[in-house]
Amino acid sequence: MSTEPSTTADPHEVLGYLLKHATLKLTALTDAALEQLGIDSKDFGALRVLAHQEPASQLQVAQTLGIDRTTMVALLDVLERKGIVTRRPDPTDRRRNVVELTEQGMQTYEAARVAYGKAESAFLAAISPNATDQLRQTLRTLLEN
Amino acid sequence: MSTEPSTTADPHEVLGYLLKHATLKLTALTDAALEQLGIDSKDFGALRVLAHQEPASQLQVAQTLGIDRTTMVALLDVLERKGIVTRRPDPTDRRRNVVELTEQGMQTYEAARVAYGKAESAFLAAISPNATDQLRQTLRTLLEN
DNA sequence: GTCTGATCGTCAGTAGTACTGACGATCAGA
DNA sequence: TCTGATCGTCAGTACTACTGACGATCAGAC
Repeated sequence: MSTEPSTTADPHEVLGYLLKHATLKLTALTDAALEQLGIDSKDFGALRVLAHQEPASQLQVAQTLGIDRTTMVALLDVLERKGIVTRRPDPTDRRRNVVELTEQGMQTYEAARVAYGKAESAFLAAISPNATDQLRQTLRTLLEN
Repeated sequence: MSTEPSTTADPHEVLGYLLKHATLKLTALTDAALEQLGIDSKDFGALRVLAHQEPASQLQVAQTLGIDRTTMVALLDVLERKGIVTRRPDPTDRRRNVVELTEQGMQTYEAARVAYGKAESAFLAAISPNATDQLRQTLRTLLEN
């Protein structure tokens, strides 16, 4: 029985199922919470990066988020059209765009931070703060390899 | 500071990021492990259900997996074309299709079970068996709500 | 200074995923 | 027998995120 972990009949025991559906559920909750601000959880990820490590190039933000740089283009297009971020050429390297939050963008981020926090707390309500920390730590370890 | 959980600068602390990328990593590992068998982790999920609760209708399988019944059609089309499953009308309710593993399908499932188990073990190698159980339990609780 | 290869942002095209809405066939209850 | 609901199917759609190619720009070798 060298394959114990995957022999159970209940698909809800399979790690892949659990991880995928936990992701879907959390995303649905946070998207709903952020909707009134005109952004979703994906946008919020970018705002978070920009709020804490600006000025950053598009590529830096994309790499931090783990998405492709071509995907970043469309994401920023939307945020720029909404007046949340600005793009301007980096004077020290004109291949790059410096991406920054606007004044309105910072206000949106602050409101989004509260909304996101509430949604995440609601998602985690069923488990203890201790289990939450443990979950974060475990996932971080699994990703570091 | 009622929003503590989401105020950290590092996006890798955000639960959404951690869950999403853990899912992606595990899926990549298991897809690679199953590739030689001609199936992916999504197919394996269906096989697992069929192996343990047949005979089942397409809808039952879809609901167990948490996917739409229209998505199930295409998934089974592929598996049927590969000779892994068969569909036939349920004699007791001819709206339904009874879906079963073929002999070859059972052999594929057994091989897939081993391959999947190895990939999942590799994914979990960095954490203790105890932490693995804890992770499963936590995710299950979060999904039950 | 000039060349060469690499980098960045952009865009068109593409592939994968999973949905909505509609349909015919079938079932169950009034 | 009728009526509303269910199941599988299919076309169409929306979304996501990729690959590949392009021009502009940079950095290092010479």
